[in-house]
Amino acid sequence: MEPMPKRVDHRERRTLIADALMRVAGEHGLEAVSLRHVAAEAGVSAGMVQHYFRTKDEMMAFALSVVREHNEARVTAAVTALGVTPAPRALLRTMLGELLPLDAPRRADGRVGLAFLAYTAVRPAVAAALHQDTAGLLAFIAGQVRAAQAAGAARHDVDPDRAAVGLLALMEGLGVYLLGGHFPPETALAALDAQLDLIFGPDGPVG
Amino acid sequence: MEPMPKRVDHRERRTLIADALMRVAGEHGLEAVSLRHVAAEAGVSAGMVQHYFRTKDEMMAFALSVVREHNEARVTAAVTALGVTPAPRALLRTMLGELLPLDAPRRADGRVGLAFLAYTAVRPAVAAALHQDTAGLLAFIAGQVRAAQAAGAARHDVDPDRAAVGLLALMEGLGVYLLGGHFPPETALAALDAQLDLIFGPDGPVG
DNA sequence: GTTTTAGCAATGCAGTTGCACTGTAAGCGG
DNA sequence: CCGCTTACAGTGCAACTGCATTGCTAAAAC
Repeated sequence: MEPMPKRVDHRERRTLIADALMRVAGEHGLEAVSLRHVAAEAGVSAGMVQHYFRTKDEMMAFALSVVREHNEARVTAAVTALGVTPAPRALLRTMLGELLPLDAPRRADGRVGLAFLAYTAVRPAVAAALHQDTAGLLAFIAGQVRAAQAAGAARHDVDPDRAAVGLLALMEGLGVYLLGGHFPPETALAALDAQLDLIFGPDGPVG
Repeated sequence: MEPMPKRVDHRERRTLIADALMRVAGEHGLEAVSLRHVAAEAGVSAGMVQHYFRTKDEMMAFALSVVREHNEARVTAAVTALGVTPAPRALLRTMLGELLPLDAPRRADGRVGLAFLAYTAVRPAVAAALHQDTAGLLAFIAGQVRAAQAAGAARHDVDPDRAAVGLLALMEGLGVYLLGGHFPPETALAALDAQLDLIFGPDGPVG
């Protein structure tokens, strides 16, 4: 008795379209995103796009959610690959490094994310989900720092919450500069490692 | 014998228009910036805008340069207010703090800057000036850190160049999160101070 | 078998876009 | 006074925007 999608998988079509949207946004900027443009990129009719997204804002919001899911998937994949109970420093290094736009797909997502940041800066209504992400990340990072401190694997004169804000902001800023091409990936990674050194102490094996 | 601007000051008109553009971009986003929109905001005719900027991209580029000048002016003003040969830590704190979008005018500039960041991420040609700014800032910050180290006022186990990248990226990231409303100004300032603590040692008077 | 309904394409429409073009004042060198 | 250039204002236009609407096919529900 469900609403019963007749033949096609709604979610699949929507992500197909969202992928096209992200390709367009990645190459020509968010302002180049239009129904017809996205449709052409996806190789479908404009009418179909309208069928799956009743309004453009709905499409945008969905695309944003896709980016968030990408990030979440990337992080969990990289983190679980570390095995159980990894050292906090290694965990954070992996996680934050994974969030950096260092290769093509992550640059694409990063571009869209950046464009959406500017987008949501003017449409506060859409920003709620991003706020949640940030808050969650912040809490997680702070928790890791605290754990490291308890294990004697991090400097005790750092405030975990401030350090978390610093780490996350550093990552975001590095991402921005990377996307702008202001400096190369290795510079960003070096800065990230240097920052972890500052928090966890010189980079000996901390575990 | 100059080309002789007949009666009006070209630069003045252009900045007048650019200011209007920034007001529009700050309130409704960069995608809301159109010739007519900007003209209306500036209280002039659309034809006049076209007269002073032959193309929209030219107008955009000029607006970006205005933002950069704002930032430069702010920084030099705040820094010279510190007097001669201020302590590196205080200098950096003032400088980076001044670049953060903490009040209304700086938020406005920050919004435009963020939008332009996404803009230039797709139009690499316009990004050259921004690269220069970043490189200059980086060199300056690294120099300050080095000076502090030489004076024994900073930890010696930090690499000045990496620290400079970290500081600048932190500032940028904090700015992004502030603009997105992800956390309040005092959190950003606390994170900035904590970062300076990490580099210069606990926050006693360092001079 | 008939009636719904989802899936999709196509068209239409009012509004907006950047820009080219034209018109018209007004200052200025000759 | 006369050309020439500058400083605008206004109009026009082709392209494009988001979206509503219509039409048609085919599968699902009855």
